[in-house]
Amino acid sequence: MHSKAPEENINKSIKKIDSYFKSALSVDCVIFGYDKENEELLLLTLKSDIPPYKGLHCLVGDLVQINENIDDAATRVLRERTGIDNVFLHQVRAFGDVDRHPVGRVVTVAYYALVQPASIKLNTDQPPHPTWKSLENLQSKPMAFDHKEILHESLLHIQNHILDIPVESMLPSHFTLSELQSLYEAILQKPLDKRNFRKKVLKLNLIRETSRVQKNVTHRPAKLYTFNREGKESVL
Amino acid sequence: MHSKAPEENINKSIKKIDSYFKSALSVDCVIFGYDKENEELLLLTLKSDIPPYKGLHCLVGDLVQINENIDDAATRVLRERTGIDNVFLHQVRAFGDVDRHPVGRVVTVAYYALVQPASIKLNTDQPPHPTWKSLENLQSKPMAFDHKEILHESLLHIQNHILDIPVESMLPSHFTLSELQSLYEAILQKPLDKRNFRKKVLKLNLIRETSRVQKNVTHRPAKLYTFNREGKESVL
DNA sequence: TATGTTAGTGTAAAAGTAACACTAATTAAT
DNA sequence: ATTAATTAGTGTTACTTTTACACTAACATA
Repeated sequence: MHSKAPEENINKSIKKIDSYFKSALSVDCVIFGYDKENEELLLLTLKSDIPPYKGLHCLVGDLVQINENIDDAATRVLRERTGIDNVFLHQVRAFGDVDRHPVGRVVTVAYYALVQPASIKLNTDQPPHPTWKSLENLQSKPMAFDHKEILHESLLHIQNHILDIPVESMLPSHFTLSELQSLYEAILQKPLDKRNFRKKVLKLNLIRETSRVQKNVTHRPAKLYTFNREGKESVL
Repeated sequence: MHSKAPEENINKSIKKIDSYFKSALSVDCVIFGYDKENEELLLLTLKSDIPPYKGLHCLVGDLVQINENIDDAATRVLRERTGIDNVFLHQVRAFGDVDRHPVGRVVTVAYYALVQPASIKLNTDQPPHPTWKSLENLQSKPMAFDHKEILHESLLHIQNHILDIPVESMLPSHFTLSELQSLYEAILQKPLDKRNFRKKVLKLNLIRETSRVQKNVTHRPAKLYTFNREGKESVL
């Protein structure tokens, strides 16, 4: 009788605690790339190996470690799973539906980043084999977990904050105004007026003309511009 | 001897589990109220009982349960700890610094809600004794955990989304334009031009004139307005 | 030198924002 | 009944921002 009371307590604790064990926290990275040639957005994807989603595309994600800030976790997970380093990840929000992950309770925090696929060396040769996919193509296909919702919300987020996000990280240091316009059009998924666009970005002091011009083009060469780091301190 | 082995096991389990227990997910609710009399925002606070923050003000928060959607958790925690029900909670974002909670690793997801303190019955008589505090007063004092940062980010969020948030839930169903203006001024923490404000809200179709007028005032009575539910579908 | 291709530019109308001061309606006090 | 106090309610003008729109310029190639 004496000993039973503490034991029961302990069992209760273990049960309670065990249930916490099944609850985990992850991060998922929505990595947008810009394909200059095809003037379209790309998304960095993995292939899920978790039933029932095996074989479907998924975002770059993994569990957060106990002694790791969630922002740092996103950076680490992205590096470990893809080889990408030195990109700025920005939080979108947490996604916490009970059944969002088939293995157990996993709440995830979504992050987005904007990068230049051409300047990034992916670890494509080793698992989990990250690959770039056309965003448009992806949108018509299913994805693992709730990753389609996360993708959709992230895209809405960057569209809504278009003037505050670091689009410069999707372009080389020097670019033409037409290239910049095409990038904005790819993000916003709508055409922009050429003259109005040029007036706007110059007025906003986002960019600055350089003395360089386009080379090896079969038409009038465009002036090259570069971003004014000063012009945009805050990323959101 | 016989009894010792299980005990050791149990201790071990507890220790292991204990470390998992130290990784937990919580929700914190930033409940903004509007005090019409003093034309200022209030914040619903509890008193922390966790060292080293014992006695400091904190947000309404608690752990998320294993089988509970995080949005639902916010609703439940708010109800259990304050008695408030039927308010719309909107996620701000996750806060996940390693040392944000002294007891262990607790990542939290912040939510905000906008309410009318006058129309809400708080469980002030029983722990944790929720109380309304002047936001302005609070801002000059320390708060428990990282709750000041959470509060600050939440306030910025509603300021930045002023046209998309359900401000109607901070006012009675019928109100004067001056009352509405004072509310906006309290949220934005800056004065607004009376004529421009009136033109704007009417143009946006947020509100609609009713046939009722103010009663028992010692000056020219104002017309009463009401929100157009139709006019504002999306919250954010 | 003609053709194809993209770069680069200005203006006018419309909509939105910002600044600003007086009259109207009521109650309370005399 | 008059006056004072208080808040409600209203319009215009200047300025800024947004939108719509079409032609010339510069280069490479055939």
